[in-house]
Amino acid sequence: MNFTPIPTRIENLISTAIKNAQESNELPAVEQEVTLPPVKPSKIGNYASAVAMANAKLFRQKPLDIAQIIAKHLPSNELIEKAEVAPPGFINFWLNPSWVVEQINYIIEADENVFSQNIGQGKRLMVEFVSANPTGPLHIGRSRGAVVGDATARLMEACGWSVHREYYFNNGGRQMEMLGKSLQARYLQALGDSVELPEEGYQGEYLIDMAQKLVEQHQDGWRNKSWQDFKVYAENVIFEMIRATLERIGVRHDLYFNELDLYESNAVWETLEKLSAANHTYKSATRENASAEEIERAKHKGEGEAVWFRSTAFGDREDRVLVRSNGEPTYVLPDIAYHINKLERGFDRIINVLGADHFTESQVVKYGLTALGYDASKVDVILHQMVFIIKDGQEIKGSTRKGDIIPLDEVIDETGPDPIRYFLLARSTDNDVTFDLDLAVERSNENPVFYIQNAHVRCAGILRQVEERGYPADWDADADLSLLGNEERAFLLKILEMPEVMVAAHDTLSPYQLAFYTLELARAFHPMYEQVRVLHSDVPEDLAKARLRLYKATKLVFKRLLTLMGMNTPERM
RNA sequence: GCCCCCAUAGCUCAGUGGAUAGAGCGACGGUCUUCUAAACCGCAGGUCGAGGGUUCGAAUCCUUCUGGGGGCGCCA
Repeated sequence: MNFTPIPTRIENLISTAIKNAQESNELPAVEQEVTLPPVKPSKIGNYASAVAMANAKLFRQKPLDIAQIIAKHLPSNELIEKAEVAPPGFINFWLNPSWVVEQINYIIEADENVFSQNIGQGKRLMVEFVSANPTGPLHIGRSRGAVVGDATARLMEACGWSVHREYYFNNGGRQMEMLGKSLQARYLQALGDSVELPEEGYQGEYLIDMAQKLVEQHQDGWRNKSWQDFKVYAENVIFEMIRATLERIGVRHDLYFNELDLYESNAVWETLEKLSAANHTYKSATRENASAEEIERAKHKGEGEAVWFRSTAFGDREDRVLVRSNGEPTYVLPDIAYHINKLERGFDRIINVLGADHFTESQVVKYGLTALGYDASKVDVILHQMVFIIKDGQEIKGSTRKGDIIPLDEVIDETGPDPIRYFLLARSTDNDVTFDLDLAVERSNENPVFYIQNAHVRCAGILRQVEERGYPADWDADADLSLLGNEERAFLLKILEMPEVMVAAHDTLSPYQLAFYTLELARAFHPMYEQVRVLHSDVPEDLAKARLRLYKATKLVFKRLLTLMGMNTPERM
């Protein structure tokens, strides 16, 4: 099955044409590499290339002449019907209609693997995403990472990578200590003791509920338990909450990697030793080149000697603390150890999906890997901006450390999983997302989720009607696809853009492009659907068969897209 | 102060150096005896935040500035 994007096919033809032209001396042989600007959809033909303009200087000829020469030397092929030159030097391509309609058969043959690419060539890719601290229920801000990460994983699989999904379970560190102490306080409060929640403790109601359950189960039997016991308990309960929430939006991980394992295996301290042995660390109360002000502040706070990573040697803005003066590592050290672990597990590539507030952290990890001789370029990071929720016109920002979180579960209760999957994916990760709860449940063409799924439903409706009216399953097998008219072919051309969208989304790690494309496809679909009937007295049987085949292919394509986004594919509304 | 991101139609947003910058919504006007109208058709709408630069060609690349968001902890 060959689903090479059409622009790539045309670029290959152009390359060959240029070589042919050079062999016949109509274009000069050149030392430098010919630049091939991307072939793009065109208003005039189906696709267009600006290759002649891009290489005018190189070939020392007028773009218009170069374009003519290239067009003349295009090798014979089944894809292109004709190529015409337009000023100032564009080459416009018209696709061969019989090639175009024939793709319907390939799509149906490919079924759920339709438009799969083989860019990854089976190489191993880890996508790490969500990785929320198990300190509270998953909230809407974190869910963007879940949606983007999962869609990325699905996209990369469709592009030929062998994908492993991982959740870094951050159960070490000070935040977890705070969680344990917070639950302990809530438990004692539930017993009637006058205990204050620790400063910077977790204020969410879920800990009050959890404490209440502990009292119901054990009465005052936990009064003398340590905060560590409360931590382990809270961690397990909360983790199960997070896992269940993710399941509700169709997100699953292959492995939950425990941060604590990095301590138990000694990986954290080995990483420190390696960094120190390579002379990338130093002990000091303040970082090297600290300002007088900083030194004064450290003195004032009575800071002891910490272990610092000289990350500035690798381009960092300032050195980072690896081990606090109390002997406990900061998050930086286990993070580096974790990424070493990832690379040593043999992954060819690693993608981390993080909130933009983790930008510095992701940089420092890379500096650490570089310092120890690992190939940091194997690690890519998708940083996403924040999620805002609008409910009844009011905008609320989620934050775990304050009380004003919006649990993802509550949003799922309200909208179901699909609007969350779509709206949180369908923006460039560089931009904030505003998730409008009112729009998410709206049943109209303003709501892209319903609009897109309705396209799938309409296809399903046709297939169902065909079955109900007693036509045999292979009724359309011998359909003459050349009967399809302009509207069908125009829509089919839009379908055939999907491979190039997948490749672009893959190359730029931008799964949101799939969401955009799907909406565009739906917008092309519905107008055609109005015009292009299958089971209607005015439609001759031969044409009905051909159209049915197109709708079969269309349904598969929408199903593929919805599945890539982790959305449901309803048969009926 | 330093770092990252953003600024495109009234609104929400696409647009990884190419042709006259695109969609949807909203506004206005139409369409249901046909596979579900949760739909469709028509019409209107622009100083691409501002200035400078690179280029045959810039919304796109470089630079300065303005305005927003985020990050700058011995938290993660």
